[in-house]
Amino acid sequence: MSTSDAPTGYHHGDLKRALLEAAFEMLDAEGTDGLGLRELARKVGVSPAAPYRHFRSRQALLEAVAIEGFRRFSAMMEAKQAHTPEPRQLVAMAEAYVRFALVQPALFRLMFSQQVDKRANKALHQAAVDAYASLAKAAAREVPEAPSEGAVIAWAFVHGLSMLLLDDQLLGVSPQNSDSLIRNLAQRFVAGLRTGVAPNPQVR
Amino acid sequence: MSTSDAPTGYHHGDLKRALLEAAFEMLDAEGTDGLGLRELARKVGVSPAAPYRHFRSRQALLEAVAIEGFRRFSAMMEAKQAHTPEPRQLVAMAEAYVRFALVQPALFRLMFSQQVDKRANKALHQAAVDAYASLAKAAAREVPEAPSEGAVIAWAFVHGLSMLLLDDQLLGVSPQNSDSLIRNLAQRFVAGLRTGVAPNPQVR
DNA sequence: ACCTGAACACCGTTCAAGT
DNA sequence: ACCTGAACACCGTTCAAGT
Repeated sequence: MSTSDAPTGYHHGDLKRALLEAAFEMLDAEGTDGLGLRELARKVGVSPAAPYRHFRSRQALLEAVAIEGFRRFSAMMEAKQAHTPEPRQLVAMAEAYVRFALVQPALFRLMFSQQVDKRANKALHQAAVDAYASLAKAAAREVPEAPSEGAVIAWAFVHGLSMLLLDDQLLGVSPQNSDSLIRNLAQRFVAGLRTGVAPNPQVR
Repeated sequence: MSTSDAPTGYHHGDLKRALLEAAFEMLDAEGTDGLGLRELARKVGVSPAAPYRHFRSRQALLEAVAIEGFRRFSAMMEAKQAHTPEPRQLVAMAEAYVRFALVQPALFRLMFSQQVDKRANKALHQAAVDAYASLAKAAAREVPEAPSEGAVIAWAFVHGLSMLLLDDQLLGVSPQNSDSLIRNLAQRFVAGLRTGVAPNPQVR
């Protein structure tokens, strides 16, 4: 029973995939700092040196996790866009952005942390750029006179709101539950984006 | 010469202060992860166990640094407010917020990281709340119909912009230097805040 | 080709012991 | 009261050696 199905001497026949899966499981349980290569090897049932056959370093493993995180994030954002009628797209995507951060806090933090290096890792950089694209497009549509500025402002808002919520920084601000708080803020923000961001601001 | 001025057997007569000063020096040079208790002890010329006379743990030391960071941040923000005529206060403070993050990136990151625990450390929580107050007041003044929402939206924007800049996430977005980029975005954002955030948003 | 075992140079933290 | 020295239980990483 047990030995007949086992492909080789060890696990799944694919240690790299097994390590990544274990890393995702461990991430939100222990946080990024608790995600050690030794502990990961232990969990998968392999020696401390074995992961180095598949990842050059702990950082490389974290970057692989972050890339997969950005891909899931992009897929979620694009699905949200596809399932929402156009006038409400930006609000819906803003809410989805923040909710992703709240549902997978450690993964979200890792994706935007200095522990992964987007300058050195081209695949990671591309995954991050792709993740930005869908939100940016929806935001730019709301501010056709200044599309790139509108996109960055929208990104900054949703990213900042996510970070402040993750850091428990908004506890004293509102008694509402986070769902309605997020919706309320997103609607107000988008309304402001539509009406006021576009005109060229006075320099003084 | 050398022994006559030395107060006691060791440094300054105040190891706690010496450790904190060394921590601030090391922060932006090495980042928070490079800020180890042993290395700190080495730098100050003391045994690895000595810091534990003054800080219960490495985390406690980091929280002391974060508290001091929030105090400097608050002082800077209030000075900015005091030196700026009212109609331009919010834009000026938004710029100052982002610039603080860019000038002391590791300190700013530490202040808003999960490495310090605002739920467990009351002094830290208070320092963070105080830092929020001045920006929130200026933002609420711009949106009298919805002051708390306006304050949170403004905070989210400046915080998100800071984080995205620190993470090198905005590199491909604009060719401008960061000073004029920040100013441009802050002006547009505040214009939108003034004109569009206040009205009660429609639910659909 | 892929993994093990043992080692190296580190950590944070504790604790008896010194002054 | 404050600090040292030595130890404990960990890390990430390397490297010879096994199969």
